[in-house]
Amino acid sequence: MPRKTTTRERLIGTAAELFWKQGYAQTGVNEIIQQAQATSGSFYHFFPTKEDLLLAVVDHVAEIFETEVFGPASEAAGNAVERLFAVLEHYRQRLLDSGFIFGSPMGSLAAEVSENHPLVHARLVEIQTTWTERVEELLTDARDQLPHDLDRGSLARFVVSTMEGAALQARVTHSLALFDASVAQLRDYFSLLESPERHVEPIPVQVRPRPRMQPQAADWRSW
Amino acid sequence: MPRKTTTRERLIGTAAELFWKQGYAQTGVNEIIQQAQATSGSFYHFFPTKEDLLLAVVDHVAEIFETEVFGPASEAAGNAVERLFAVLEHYRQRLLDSGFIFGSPMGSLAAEVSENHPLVHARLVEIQTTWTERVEELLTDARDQLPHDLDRGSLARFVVSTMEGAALQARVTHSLALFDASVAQLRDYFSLLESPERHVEPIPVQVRPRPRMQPQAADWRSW
DNA sequence: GTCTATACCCTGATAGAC
DNA sequence: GTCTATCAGGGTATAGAC
Repeated sequence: MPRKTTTRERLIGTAAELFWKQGYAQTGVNEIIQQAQATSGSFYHFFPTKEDLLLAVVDHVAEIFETEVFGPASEAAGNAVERLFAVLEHYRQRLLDSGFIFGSPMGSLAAEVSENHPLVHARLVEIQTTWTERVEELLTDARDQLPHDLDRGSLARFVVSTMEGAALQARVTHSLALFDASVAQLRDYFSLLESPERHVEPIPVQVRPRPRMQPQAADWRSW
Repeated sequence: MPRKTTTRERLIGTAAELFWKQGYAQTGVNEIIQQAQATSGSFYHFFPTKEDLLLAVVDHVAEIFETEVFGPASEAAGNAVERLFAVLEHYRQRLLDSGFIFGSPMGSLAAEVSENHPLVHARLVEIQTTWTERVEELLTDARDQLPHDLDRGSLARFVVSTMEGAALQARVTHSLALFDASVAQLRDYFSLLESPERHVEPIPVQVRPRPRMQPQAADWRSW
C-alpha cells in the first residue's frame, strides 16, 4: 500500500471535510478543486455532477465509521457493554482529532440535504439503520448483564440518538462537556440496568416485576 | 390582536420553514420573497442582508420554543419530572405538526452555519445554553424525587443531547420511532433514579453507596 | 413602505486541446 | 486522465420611481 493518494481520493477527502465544516451547499466545486490541488477537468471526469461527489462522500463517511469507530471498538477489551462504550470513545476521539468538525456528520448532512436529494437521503437513512443494528448486536451480546425483559431495540435507538445528539452539540459548542456528560449519564443508566436487583435471571419466579415503559407509553404512539 | 400579519412577519415565518426544510444556503432570497408574497424591495428594506434575516429567524425559533415547548410545559400538571417530560411531549407535537421539518432546528442550522457566521453561531450557542439551564431548573425542582448525590448539570446536558439527537433523527427518518424509543428509555432511567433503593435521603448513614460515574469517568476528560 | 428593473458576481458545468 | 478557457444561470443586492 505504498501507493500514493489518487486525485479521486483527494477530492473525496477534502470534499468531506469541507462539507462537514461548511455544509454542502455552501461549498463550491471550485473550492474543493483548489484545496485538493486538482482541476475542473479532472473533477468532472470523476464526478459528472456535484451530487455524485456527495454520494461518494457519504460512502466515505460510512467507511470511516466502520474502520475507525465501530470496527476497532468491536475488538476492544472487556465485555459487550464495554465494547459499546468503546464505540463512543472512538467517536469522541474522531471529534477531538477533527477539531470538532466531525460531529454528527451524517445527521447534519441529512438535515441539509434530505429534501432536495432523495437518493442521498435514502443512503443516509440506510447507514443510520446499520448503526442502530450494530448497537443492538452489542446489546444482544450483553444480554446476560442486562434485564431479561429489556427492549433492546428501543435501547439501541436511544444510544444512537444520544450519540448523535451529543456529537452535534459538541460540534456546535466546540466543547466536549456535553458529550462527556451524556456518556457519563448513559454509563450510569447501564450500571443501574446491570445492578442485581434489576437483573433477574430468567427464572419463573420474578422478583418485584417493576412495570417497564411500554405500558405507560401508550399515549406516545409510535409511527 | 386582530392585527393582520405584517410583511416582516410573513418573511420571517416562511424563511424559517424554508431554512428548516432545505437549509440556509439552499434557500434563495427570491424563493422566500415569492412564497411570502412580498417583493425584493420590501425584503431589503427590512433585512439589509440575508444574514440579518437569518438572525431574525433564529430569534423566532427561540421564541417558538419558549411559547410552545418550554412555556406550556412549565404549567403542565404533575410534579417536576412530569413537567420535564411535558417538554419532550410538546417538542414531539411540534415535530408531528410540522411534518418532521421541525427537527432540531437549532442544531441543524448551527451545523450548517457556524463556520461562516460567527454572530449567528454565538446566538445559537446562547440559546442552547438557556435550554440546558431550563432543564436543570426542572431537575432542581425535582430534587426530592432524585438521588441527593445526582449531578444535575450533567443530567440536564444529557436530556438536552438526547432531545436534540432524537429530534434530528426523527426528522431524517420521517418517523417518531426513534424519538419515542429515546423518550421511553429516558423515562426508564428516571424511574430507576427515583426508585427507593437509589433515593437515599440526606441522612448521615448511607445505604450501600454505589459509586457514581464521576470517579470512573476520569479518563473522559471534560474540556 | 412597497414596487420594478437591473447590476454584478460566483456557481456548477462543458468543450476541446494535450 | 489532466488541463485551460469559457458559458449560461441563478445568486445577492441596489437604484430609483411611486
